[in-house]
Amino acid sequence: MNITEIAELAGVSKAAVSRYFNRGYLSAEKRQAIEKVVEETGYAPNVQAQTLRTRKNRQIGVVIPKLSSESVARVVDGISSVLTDCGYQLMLTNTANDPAKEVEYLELLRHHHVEGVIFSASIFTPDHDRILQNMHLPVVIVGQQYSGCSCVYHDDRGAAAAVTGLMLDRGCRRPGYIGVTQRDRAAGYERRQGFLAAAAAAGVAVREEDMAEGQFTMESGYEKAGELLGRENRPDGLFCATDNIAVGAMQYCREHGLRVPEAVMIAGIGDSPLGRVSAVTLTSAHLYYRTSGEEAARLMLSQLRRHGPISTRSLCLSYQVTERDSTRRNADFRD
Amino acid sequence: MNITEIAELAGVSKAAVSRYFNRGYLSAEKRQAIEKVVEETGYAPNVQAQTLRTRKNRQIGVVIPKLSSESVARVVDGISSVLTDCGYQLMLTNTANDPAKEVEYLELLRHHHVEGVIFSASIFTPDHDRILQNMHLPVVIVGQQYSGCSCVYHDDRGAAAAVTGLMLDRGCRRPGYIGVTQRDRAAGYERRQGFLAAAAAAGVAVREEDMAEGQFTMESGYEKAGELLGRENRPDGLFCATDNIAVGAMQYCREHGLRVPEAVMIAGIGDSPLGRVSAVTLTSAHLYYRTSGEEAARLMLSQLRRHGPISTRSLCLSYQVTERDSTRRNADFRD
DNA sequence: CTGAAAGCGCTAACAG
DNA sequence: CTGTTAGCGCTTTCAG
Repeated sequence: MNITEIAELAGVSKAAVSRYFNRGYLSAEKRQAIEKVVEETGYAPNVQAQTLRTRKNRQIGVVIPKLSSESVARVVDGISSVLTDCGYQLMLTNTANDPAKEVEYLELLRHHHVEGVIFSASIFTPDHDRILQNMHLPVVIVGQQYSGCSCVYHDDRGAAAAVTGLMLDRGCRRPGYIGVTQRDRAAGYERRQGFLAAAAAAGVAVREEDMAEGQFTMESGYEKAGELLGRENRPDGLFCATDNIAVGAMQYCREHGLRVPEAVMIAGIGDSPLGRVSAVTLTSAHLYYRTSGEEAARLMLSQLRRHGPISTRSLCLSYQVTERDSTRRNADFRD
Repeated sequence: MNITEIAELAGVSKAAVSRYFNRGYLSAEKRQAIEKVVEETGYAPNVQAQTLRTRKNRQIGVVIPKLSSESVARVVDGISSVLTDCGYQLMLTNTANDPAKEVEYLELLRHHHVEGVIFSASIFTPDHDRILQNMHLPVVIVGQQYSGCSCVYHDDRGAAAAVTGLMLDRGCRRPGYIGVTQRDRAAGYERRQGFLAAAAAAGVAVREEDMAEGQFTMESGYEKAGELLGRENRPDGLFCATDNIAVGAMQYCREHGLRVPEAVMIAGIGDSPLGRVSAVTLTSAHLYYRTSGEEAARLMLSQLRRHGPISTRSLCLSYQVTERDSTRRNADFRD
């Protein structure tokens, strides 16, 4: 079933049928005749042929590090809700945390002639810079700040500082830190800086030995908590760069008889459901992941609609601290 | 940059370049000449044009009800890992739990000439039957059993019966049930049947008033637990169709002074991380979601490779019960 | 307002 | 083994 057959059935030319689908000039009669045939046959234009001609395919490429992550899933959910409402489809590529694949998929999406790419980034390498310069199509980075592309990111430093500040207010004297690689600018570097800034602001000197870096997992949180807390002389609070890490650290405390928050306060970032149901509920900062996906999609749409050169715009989303039991120690309220 | 330019640069014909990319006959010299030009220019064939010609686009459509769900995310992760390894891309459509959109997207994917569709289904309507008959391309259903298509599903009834049986063994005398609509054959109907079968097998009569149906959420679990447990005369155990529901029910118990498992046992299905960290850890049956995604992808690949008519094959995955604290009552061990 | 005609970039006979 | 050629289904000038 193609446009020629439809044209014949409706007794018009191919061009008329094309115009019917592309809001071109068309007399009411022809419009009706075509409509009738289209409905009878269930015909819809071949998307590939359209793309070949117009170089627009109503597809947006999405590059993510993994799907089975609370935060990423929320981001993609936000993206997909906005984009599909506007008639775009998502071409999803999953890099499984392999930076080399990120570059590969970016390239691949370009060859697929997607109209734009939304990239949930973690770490930028020179390879990334190179290809991002040469995409020649709208790119929106989500979750990280990156000059040269539009991006939507979170106030990671502010959130980390606020949560750490809360711990300090609640009487934490010696805060420790469990984070991720600082090559991850947002979750690694910025949150660490926020932690340090809050400590400094409170006049607390953080010891090098009270800080650790691991992976984004509960297991890693458990392990690093062991390293930090398994000594005579240990921190009485742990700020963790993610809720997953924090929940892992709580497991360690639970299994080793360290009461939370009395012996060790714990707090995280992300406001994951995990922290809301955990044995001791977790103080955390909510980051607007779903919103970040939606905003990234909107930024993409506005770029798609614009004519002329690609202009970049950036958006920093706020956070919302929620205190729960893991920092509610009954002493030393400063405020 | 197109095949003609490459051909000119390499001093060969378009056909030779095409053969270069499609493993056709080609002399070593020409192959080298082309390789050189391709590397210099970074050329890659236009995917749309290839598709238009071959009617194969190396894209697989994926229809899911939502992404921000532990189980669905795991399924999609499994699908994407297998498919991208074989050079396929995913075109992801998110129906936001709207059955009408499922039909719409199935249709849309057909027009996009994807090579196959993997459909994470929940409820089948006559509309579904109609379009599924007329897809004319390989379809794999994941999560539900459906005759007429290949599918990968779980032993929902067996898992529910096993978990319920465990509760009974641990001394539960009056089991209650919180589930979801039975129109969802797998999570609604089958798990309910499993629950009833286990009760019947143990000679326990389940009262109608001890059974409730809600949504797939913690909130719903909380609410329905209130309805079932907020009476004088109440069940001393709740089997929940999903871990989310179970965790919600646990919240209710915690907030209303009902000790788990002493006053009320609770168990679920899915083995979600939530249940592993919750205040009282949750007994549950692990379902192999990620595996189901992988297997669905493999089934798809085998159909894509086959010539001739589409043959359907089905696969039922097993489960694994894990007992945790929510059913560990210190009394009445029967075994 | 309408139709004819020229491709978009590629593949696959077909004839060497 | 290789080049020529005829489209895949559609959009978009360009003349009417």
